[in-house]
Amino acid sequence: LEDEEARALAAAFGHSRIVEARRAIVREEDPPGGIVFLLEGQAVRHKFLESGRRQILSVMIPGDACDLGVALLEARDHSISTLGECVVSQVTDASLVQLSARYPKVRAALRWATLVEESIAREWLLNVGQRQAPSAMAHLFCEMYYRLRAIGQTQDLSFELAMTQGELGEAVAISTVHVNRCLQELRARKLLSFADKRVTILDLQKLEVFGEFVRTYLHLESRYSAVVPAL
Amino acid sequence: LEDEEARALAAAFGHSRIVEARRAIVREEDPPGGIVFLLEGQAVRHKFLESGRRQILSVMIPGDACDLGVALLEARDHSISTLGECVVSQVTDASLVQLSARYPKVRAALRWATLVEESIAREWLLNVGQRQAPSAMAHLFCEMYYRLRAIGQTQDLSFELAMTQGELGEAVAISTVHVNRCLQELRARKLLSFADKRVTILDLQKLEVFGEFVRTYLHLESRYSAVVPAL
DNA sequence: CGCCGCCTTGACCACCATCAAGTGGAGTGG
DNA sequence: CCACTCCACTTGATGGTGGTCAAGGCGGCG
Repeated sequence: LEDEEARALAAAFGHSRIVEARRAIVREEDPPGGIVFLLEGQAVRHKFLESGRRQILSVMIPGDACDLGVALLEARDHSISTLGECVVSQVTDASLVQLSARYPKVRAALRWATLVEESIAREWLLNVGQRQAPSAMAHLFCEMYYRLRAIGQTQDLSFELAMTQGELGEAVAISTVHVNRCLQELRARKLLSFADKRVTILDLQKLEVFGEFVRTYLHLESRYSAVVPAL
Repeated sequence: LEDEEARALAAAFGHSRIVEARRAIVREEDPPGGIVFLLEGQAVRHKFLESGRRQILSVMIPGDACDLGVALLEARDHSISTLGECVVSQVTDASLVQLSARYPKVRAALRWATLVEESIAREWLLNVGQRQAPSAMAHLFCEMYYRLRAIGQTQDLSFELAMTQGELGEAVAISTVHVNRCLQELRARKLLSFADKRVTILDLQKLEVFGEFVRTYLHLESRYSAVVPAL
């Protein structure tokens, strides 16, 4: 995006508000309308089952948009909740439509963001369906590492991940107890350690191999990748 | 879409070609470029694991587009293969860009289609991660029933589904052997039967309850839903 | 006929869920 | 300052869902 476009987009943001930890940002039942951007903190998309269990569909980090497209779909199909405390900002549908009409590149960037989300969702399906629990967790950690690094939120091979072991389990579809055992295995293999909501990768290359992680699906090398996180 | 737009879109299709059963339409390694529409037959998106196992990400039916957005992403992250014999038609990126610029509604419709795909992908994650195998299969059958019904490819409560039991297993992430047992259970519960690539639903309501199926995620009631299948 | 792919069935076993109990730190109130 | 609670994490025991292996049946096709 050129300067002008970036400014126009920034101007479209309403005032930002703070959402406390572990609270809903948008609920499935909420009426569509208005798009929320996550400016600071971490959040998750999730869906509930009748049994009360839930599946975390993706982890959102600063720069991610909550609802690209709900306006078009006319109904939500999932909820979004914060992990830690977050700062979010709302953009009205109307101003987004205006922006898109005026700046095709803004539209392209938003579209690009949706497509990357979709790509990540597909990879999660592999993770949940095909990989063994320890590998799936390794894969998740790799993903978070690269995404957070892209927005400058890593320190060397370490980064903050505001999830409990229970939430990790909801992301890879295993029980809390098993998450704990998998973490111990990863630690024992000297791949990574996780404590106090902080991940420290001990051997990135081995971790990637173990999790069968190939980063192309994140599309970090695309020409748009530098754009959206800058939001 | 108005008549004019529909005609313009139809005109953009190159000549259609026939692809035999169980062949790749686009491979992950293929260079991006050109969008393929599925006109007849059924196909699947899928991704391979190093072990050779694969996960089916979604089932494609007539009217679905293969690659909305690869042009933007600049790299594919999955492959698409036919199930039975298919008829596909190619649209060049260039003519799609032209069309989108000229007819905003076409662009909106394509965007809508991507969003629905994403919604379906999210629901599959629930299916694979949280539901027991028999319920997950029930859910998949419900989804296919409603999607096929929307394009007029059902006969009462029965429809063709060109998948083997092995492929069903790759879709819900269970083994072929277990698929077989689940099908027997569904049959024993008098919910549905599947033979010769044909699904016959015996009790739709009970099947939906059993699979915890709620059809909102398919967004069939959206004002765009009548448009895209008409492609 | 014989091969091959798909379905079917049985036996066995592993991954992971569930249950249960216990640890330890953070926050609260007496 | 010390109970007390609460929550996340930890660990052990047990069992079930579903994987793997192996063999056999059945239909289609060269």
